[in-house]
Amino acid sequence: MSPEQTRPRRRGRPSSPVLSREGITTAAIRIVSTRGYRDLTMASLARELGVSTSALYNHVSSKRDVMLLLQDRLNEQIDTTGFQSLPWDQALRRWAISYRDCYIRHTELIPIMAVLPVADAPQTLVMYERVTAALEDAGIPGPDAVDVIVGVEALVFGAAYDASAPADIFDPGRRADLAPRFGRAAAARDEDARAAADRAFLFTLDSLIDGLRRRVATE
Amino acid sequence: MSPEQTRPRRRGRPSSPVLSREGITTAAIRIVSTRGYRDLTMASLARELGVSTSALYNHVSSKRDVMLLLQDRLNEQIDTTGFQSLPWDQALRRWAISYRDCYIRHTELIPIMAVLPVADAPQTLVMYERVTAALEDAGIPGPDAVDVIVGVEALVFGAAYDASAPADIFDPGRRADLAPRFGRAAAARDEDARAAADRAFLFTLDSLIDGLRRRVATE
DNA sequence: ACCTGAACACCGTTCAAGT
DNA sequence: ACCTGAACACCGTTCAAGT
Repeated sequence: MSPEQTRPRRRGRPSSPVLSREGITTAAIRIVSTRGYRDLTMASLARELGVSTSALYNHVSSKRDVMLLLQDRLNEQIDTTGFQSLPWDQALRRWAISYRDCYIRHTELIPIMAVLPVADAPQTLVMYERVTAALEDAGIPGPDAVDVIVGVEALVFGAAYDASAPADIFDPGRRADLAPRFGRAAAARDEDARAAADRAFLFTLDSLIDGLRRRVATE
Repeated sequence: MSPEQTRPRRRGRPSSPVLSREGITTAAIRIVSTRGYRDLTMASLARELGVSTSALYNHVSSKRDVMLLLQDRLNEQIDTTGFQSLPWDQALRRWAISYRDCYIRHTELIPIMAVLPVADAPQTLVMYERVTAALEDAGIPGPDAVDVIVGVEALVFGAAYDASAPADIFDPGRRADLAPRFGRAAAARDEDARAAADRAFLFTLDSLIDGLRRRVATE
């Protein structure tokens, strides 16, 4: 109940700043999880924090900067624990599944994440270090390990989009005449679109890991 | 030199319309290839066509509609010829490479393409039909064939982003202390970032197709 | 039916002015 | 150093008015 405790005060300063990069990130996550990316604007972010929009620019350089903070915070929660206890192929599988789970709810970050220089994202860098170390320890040469990371990431991002697609994405509709066999094949898949997307992802991921295992073993 | 020939005239009409969906699509492609997606606005599109911005809305319902037309026109040029002459695995490889080549120059369309109901894109539907038919003829059950398409597409989209990334994407910069092994492994890769991206993609694609071939054979 | 010009409701970003 | 309020340069989209 003592207001002094809610925010640490520094000597000689009239008051602590209202805003911080951490606070902005937290507010951004709150908006995104409750209202979605469409409602994440610099104005809504400022309103959530009780300041004017221009105040944000004392702490972040742009909206892209906000998205970057958001993304690095998110990457912290991707599961890399498998690399400490499991064989590399099983660890890779667990990592990929967790990675995709995260980005299914944040597809708007994919165009940023996919081309982001890692130097700007410390948590992402930490994640890459863990994966690289585990793959190298398993006998995979470093450059190949990076290729594996790049390849699995590509699949993960694309599959995250697919899982976030509308349920009728493969329904040919009134143009069914253009694709009779595809139409039948798609209709014969899973009843639930999300379940179908999950199955296709796991099928592809397991096939890829199979292929990687063979290449690593025979080289 | 006869102005009547430049545009077919219909009887009883005062004049033919200036705009058409095809013409808008062509103009959009022209802008995108010369100046990039950043310069593709409804205003720039109208200027390119010599009309007012609001005139466009007599032919397209939104900018998203324009992006859709663009994307369907693009998918026409993806190489599916392999499916008529090569074994399914080699054909799939050629298709994936051509698919990625196309979207490397059009990453802005990926978020639309990846979640687009196929009913809105006839050329895309035709492409899917060709792939499905070839895979089914090779003995792969229809639903599995769709899973293969979905999986390869996911890899293609993610890899297209990767190839369009800046050259320094894997340079840890001043945070190299956070990821020493990853930093070394990344530096030991190809000198040219694009060449490295190509190599990683082919490595992953070939591993995936290896894995798919085994699964299809053993099931 | 199709086009124009003006207006609308937003965006992200900047900057002088305050404390 | 950090915040406010006003302004700026855009967006995509709508709509009454013209032919």
